[in-house]
Amino acid sequence: MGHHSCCNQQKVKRGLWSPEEDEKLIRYITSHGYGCWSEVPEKAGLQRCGKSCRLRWINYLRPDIRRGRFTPEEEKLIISLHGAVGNRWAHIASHLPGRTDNEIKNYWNSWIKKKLKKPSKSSANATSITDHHHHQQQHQRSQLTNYNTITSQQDIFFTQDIGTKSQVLLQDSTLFNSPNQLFFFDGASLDSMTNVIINDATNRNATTNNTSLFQETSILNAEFCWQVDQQQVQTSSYAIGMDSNYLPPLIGSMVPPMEIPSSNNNNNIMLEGQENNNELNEWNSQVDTQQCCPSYLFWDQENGSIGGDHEIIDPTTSNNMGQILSSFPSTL
DNA sequence: AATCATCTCAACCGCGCAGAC
DNA sequence: CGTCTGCGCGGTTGAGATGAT
Repeated sequence: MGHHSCCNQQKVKRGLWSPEEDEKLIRYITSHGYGCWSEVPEKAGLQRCGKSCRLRWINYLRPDIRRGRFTPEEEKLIISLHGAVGNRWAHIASHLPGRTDNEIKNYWNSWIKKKLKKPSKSSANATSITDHHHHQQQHQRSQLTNYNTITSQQDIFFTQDIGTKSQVLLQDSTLFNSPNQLFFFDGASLDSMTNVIINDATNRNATTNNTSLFQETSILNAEFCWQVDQQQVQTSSYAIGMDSNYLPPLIGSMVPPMEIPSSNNNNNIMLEGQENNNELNEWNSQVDTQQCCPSYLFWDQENGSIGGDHEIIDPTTSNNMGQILSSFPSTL
């Protein structure tokens, strides 16, 4: 197959984008949007095909792109999701705000995959893999004064991202028995979480443990007390607009790593017919000890505390609201 | 300093899917 | 129905950067 139809219509430039081209594309899309990619090059004055423009925008020029190294949290989530869905990079990327499928794919191929090929050295490698994050983590730890140690299984669940949560849910429906806790998720995250579960139920022949996926899905609806507090959710999830200068403050909102008992390693996902899962889980279990990111907070109604019995942070005060809101995932 | 090997990542390629006709 | 078109995704490539010798 040759070039796409849009590329055949005219002589198109290929290869690296120049700053001038970037500027043209940004200027056009920010003022007109990108309704039809095939029309973008002509209207933007670019000698590129629509696909190239789309790729450039999605993978590089989008204002909400998050650049820089992957954090241990992201690594962990990528590994977990890859273990669950395989090379569905777009699906994995949908759970990593600001990251593109291309970036994740590159990262996997150049970094994680390579490390997984050396299981005998996994211990040393697991350490080296996150070495480049340690300075940042230590810096963050020193800066944070309200660091709550997370110890319970339920707490660990809430330090995981949506995709991971879903997997945990599939494995352990007993996580949410406490009626005293209200969970704050934004609508997109809740949808995402539900979708993961439903998709997994659709895509996988195997059910997990002793309960059916339908039962577990019903748990989502009935047993969980999803407290979609309109005021808090709306102010927290989408308060940040699409400012061209805006970069999602994920790094800034990262909470320092914490120790997690290996016995509570709920990220280990075993699916039938998947290669490298043993290696994945082996490595994953070691990465687990590095950190966790409480992208989502829960509010213990009875104790009035974030994360259960720990230090009280009242979300209703303006000073603390910023801290709490910063822990919500940024959304695309 | 020069050369070679390896790595990173932006970009392209090719395929499949969905919608319009 | 079949065909065409555009879009999105995963796989792959290759130029530049970096490290090793």
